[in-house]
Amino acid sequence: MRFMTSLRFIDVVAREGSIRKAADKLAITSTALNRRILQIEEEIGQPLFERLPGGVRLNTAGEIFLQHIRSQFADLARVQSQISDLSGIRRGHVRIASGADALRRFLPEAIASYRGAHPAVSFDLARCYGEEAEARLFSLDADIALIFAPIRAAHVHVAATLRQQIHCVMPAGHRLVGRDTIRIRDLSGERVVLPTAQSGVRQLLDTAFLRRSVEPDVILESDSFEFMQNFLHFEPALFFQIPIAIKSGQAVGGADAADFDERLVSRPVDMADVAAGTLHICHLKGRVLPVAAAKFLDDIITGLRGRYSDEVDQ
Amino acid sequence: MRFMTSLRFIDVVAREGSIRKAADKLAITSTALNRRILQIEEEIGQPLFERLPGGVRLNTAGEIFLQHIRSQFADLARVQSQISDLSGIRRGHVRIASGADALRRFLPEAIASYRGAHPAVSFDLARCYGEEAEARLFSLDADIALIFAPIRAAHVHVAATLRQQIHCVMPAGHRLVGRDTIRIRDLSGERVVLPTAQSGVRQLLDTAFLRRSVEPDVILESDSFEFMQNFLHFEPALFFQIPIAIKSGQAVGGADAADFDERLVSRPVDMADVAAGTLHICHLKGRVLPVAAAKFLDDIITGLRGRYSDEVDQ
DNA sequence: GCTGGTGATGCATTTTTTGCATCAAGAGCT
DNA sequence: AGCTCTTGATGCAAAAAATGCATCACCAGC
Repeated sequence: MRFMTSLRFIDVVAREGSIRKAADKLAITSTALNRRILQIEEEIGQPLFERLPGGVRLNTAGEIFLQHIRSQFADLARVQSQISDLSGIRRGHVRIASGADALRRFLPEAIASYRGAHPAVSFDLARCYGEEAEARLFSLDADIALIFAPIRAAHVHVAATLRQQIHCVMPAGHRLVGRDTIRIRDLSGERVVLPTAQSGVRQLLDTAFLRRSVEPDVILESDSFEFMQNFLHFEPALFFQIPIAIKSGQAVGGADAADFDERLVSRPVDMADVAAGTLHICHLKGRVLPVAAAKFLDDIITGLRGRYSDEVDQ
Repeated sequence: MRFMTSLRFIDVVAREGSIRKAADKLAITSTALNRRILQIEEEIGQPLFERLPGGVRLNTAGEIFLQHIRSQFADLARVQSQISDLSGIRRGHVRIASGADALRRFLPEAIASYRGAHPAVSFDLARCYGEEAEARLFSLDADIALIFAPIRAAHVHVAATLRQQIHCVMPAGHRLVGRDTIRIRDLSGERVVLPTAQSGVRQLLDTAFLRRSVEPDVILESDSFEFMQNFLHFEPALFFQIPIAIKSGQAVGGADAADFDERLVSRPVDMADVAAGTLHICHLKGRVLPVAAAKFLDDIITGLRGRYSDEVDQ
């Protein structure tokens, strides 16, 4: 899009915080870039950047304008996919910001299934925590966010929620395998592997440990569920997940649905100890999503409603 | 805005229906304009116009894209006034599409009052009927519409409504001046002056005449209330208005509030005969209005609520 | 078949954009 | 203080893009 280059340049400069760095990234000279920015500032009638000795930074006007630019780009993408839609095939690109939970099982299946129906749609998946996901929606770097944590920002619209009870995952031979549900007091002194403090699962667990005055033996913290799961093959310990991260959509199992790894077993943590968390499926409030993204959002919500009818809201 | 010229050109070509005519209007050669359009079509990847022997016409893709262009322009205007707001004075431009009723008394007063507080805000007022006003909102040629008629289009958001009973206006010496309210049967055989069929007032009256089987002596039809009012000075007749068109905001009178012209008197038509109509104050659904327009909208609704508390909704 | 309108296109010209070299200014370090 | 390194800004020449003229091909109405 030739007519939007100057605007794209502003976006890059804002992200890089420096005209020269942005120029490198854009493969043009800093001179050209500098002049484009000066020109736009002149057209707006006010400077958009503060000039600092170490680079540039958006001023208030610049922030307002950048937000406008980003919304223009997002809207242009929507329009383009809408126009492509006219010629039959659904083209498009869906950008998702997701926590680590949803991208284990749920999103790969959902995306593959969607692409089965619409092979011309491509996807972009960024793994991030709650606040960052919200920021990505706001900066229009993501169309849809799946967040297993409370929603803070007012400008996020929650299209659906899914209540998820925390499950405890253990090696097949563990002494707790016999229980139907795991109580927090069972974990006292047990070796556990916990997700990072930013994770929604961790926050629920921390609250529970504190409330029941239980101190497990935390031998490892990680932000990678895959790593933690593999670790359990070498040292027996417990770790924690929500169903959406371990159950396949096809094989809807019972409480024992540890179809993610035959050597591991999962048991729900008793609801009296740990409250169920909520997975939020959201997009930016007031934004018109591109066709592909809107359809995908619709599909996953319909899919979830079919699979977990009781726990899906809105 | 240099970076939007090509897009503005597309808008003009679409409105003119011809590249050459648009080029004349834009004071450039048809060559240059033609090539800009070809270039954008190439960038989009699909033609936006059908080439007809007598000119060009938007195809479906073009209509989608034009809508995008217009929303970009509207949003850019909003952003610019928002940026201007940062430097203290509220600059801006408010574009209103209004029926003939509201622009008689209400809008001049409202706009003057607003400009008293914000002298840097300019206004644009287009007089038009219901459907055209809705079209203007949709094509983003208007920010706010005041329509005394039912709203048809789904994409219009009604910010407030004002119920208005039809009043009968007559020369001071008319035989009906004695009545508190005018009944439709009183009008049988009376000389009346009616607004055009497109007008909301006329539609309500037509329904009433039909229902009560009354046939007044229609001596004149006009789309100009001013003309009809002045006509009454030369030939005694009745004409019809809603309060907002005749009462001043400052002087809140009683049933007799004919402060619009001392030689004329107005009396409400009995509600049993003619239902009250509704003035709709609306803007395009989902659109973020420019600060100036949003503030003005807010002001007039607050003003109406203070003056006609009972009849204002939403 | 002519006329008057349309959009498309090759080529020379004008305008705009870009890149190089350089300047001035501020931060961090010795 | 003085040095260095980085930043954005600017003058001038080269490259690139947009423009205008003349012209073509096309279609409708007469």
